[in-house]
Amino acid sequence: MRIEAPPSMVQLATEALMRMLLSGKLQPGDRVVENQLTQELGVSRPPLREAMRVLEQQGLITQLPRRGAFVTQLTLHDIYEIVTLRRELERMAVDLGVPVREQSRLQRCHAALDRHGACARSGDWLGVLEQAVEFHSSVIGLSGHRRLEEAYRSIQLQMLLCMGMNRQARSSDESLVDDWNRHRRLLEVIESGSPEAVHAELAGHGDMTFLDGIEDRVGGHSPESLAWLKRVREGD
Amino acid sequence: MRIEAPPSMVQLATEALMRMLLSGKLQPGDRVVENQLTQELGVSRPPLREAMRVLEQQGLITQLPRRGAFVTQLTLHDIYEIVTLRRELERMAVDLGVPVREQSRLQRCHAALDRHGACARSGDWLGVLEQAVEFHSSVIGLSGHRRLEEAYRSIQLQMLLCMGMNRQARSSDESLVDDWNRHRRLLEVIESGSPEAVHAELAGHGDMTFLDGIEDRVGGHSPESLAWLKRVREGD
DNA sequence: GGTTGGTCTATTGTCTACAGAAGACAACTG
DNA sequence: CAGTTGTCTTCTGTAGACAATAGACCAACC
Repeated sequence: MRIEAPPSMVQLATEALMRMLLSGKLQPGDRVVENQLTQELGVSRPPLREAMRVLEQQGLITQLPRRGAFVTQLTLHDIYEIVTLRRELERMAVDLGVPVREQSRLQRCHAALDRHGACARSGDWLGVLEQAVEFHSSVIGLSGHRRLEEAYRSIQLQMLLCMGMNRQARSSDESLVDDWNRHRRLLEVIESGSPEAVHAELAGHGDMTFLDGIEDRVGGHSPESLAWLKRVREGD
Repeated sequence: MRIEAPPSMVQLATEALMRMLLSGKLQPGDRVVENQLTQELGVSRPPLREAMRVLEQQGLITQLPRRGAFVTQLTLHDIYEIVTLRRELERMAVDLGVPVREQSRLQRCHAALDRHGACARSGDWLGVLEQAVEFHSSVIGLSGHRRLEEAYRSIQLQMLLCMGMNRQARSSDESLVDDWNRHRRLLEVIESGSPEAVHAELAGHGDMTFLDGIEDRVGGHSPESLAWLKRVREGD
């Protein structure tokens, strides 16, 4: 039996920061001061800085040299990039992963789905978010393509960062369970083995209501993003 | 006039490490000892560790907790992932970016191509590699999709890490110039404005000869990767 | 002779401390 | 009163030092 190494402070700090971002304790645009966090997390600055580098690479934090770190604030163009890239990665994953070959990968989906359901029923809002990320990652992971999965996970976290505050306000316990039901249905379609059916299910899966009036809430309107937004709305 | 901030040690260390990886001074599987590098680079450990975190996120370095860092050693499955994902990202970028709208983005391509040519003619092998990365990135950047470009760049570096030693041995000055000519042709096709033509040019663009006998040089044969390798070879 | 136990060294993980820059605020000058 | 300049504080960037662990090597025992 292999005993597991105690998690490093870098890892703990990364996870703690991630939770602060997903929970909305740190909001887009907020300044992140190192000394404040060292006190809050009980970690010294070097490991904290390493953790912040990781989150910077993931696009969740933006660092300005000599001027500090900020929670990334997405523009409309960023959202356009995220949504379009996510769709392509999903498409690729489904084509590679459906029908499912390895049963063990499916087990991972079911495990995440179960935990998701448990969190939803107990009203654990942050847990639902984390398990939803894990569920979607595991679905992408059906492709057996680790890089695809990691790219997807990164994109997904960026999107959640943007949706954070809205969701927190909007989500009631029922809608949490609704999310779970949608995910259950998706997994059933996947197990049916038809890539086309999964594509169809996914097309209606993404919650696009957060795009309502988005151009008034965020800046950075590029020609591409405005054209895309128009297309998305007409397509609906 | 805005004076630019002096580059941080983290940035310098990241770039230096990247060069050591691309030039083959650090080879896949090599152990990376922090104290050795601090002496070599003249940097203290904290910034070096941050740089290594960045490269770890990029997939170029693998860290084992309490056991040190190693230059990532790719398996056949990794190569399968890289090649397939790169192709999809390229496809997406071409569909978004061709025909070209923003002239400034094309200028970036031309600038990189020019530098690439200069390095090739002067036999600057490492410079050619760096400018080739920049050229391809700028081509993907024609899409105006930063996340797409960054994902592509990361994938590209991982692939170069793997090809490193072969290329260094094989590449003569002529083949450097040949590469440049291929890139020039690609840019001409792009400027012609036909996405289909670009797809066709790209299909024959990737140098797949490094796959010859690859399964004997690397480990990690997954069912997916073996099936893919078979398809690629039959397709040729 | 092989295996198990212990010690020892090299290397990582973490913390504290210091140097330097950026921004805020106040005082001074036109 | 507005603009500018100087100082002061806060924060980041970096260095060096200490603690703790993993692996190697050697010896003793079965």
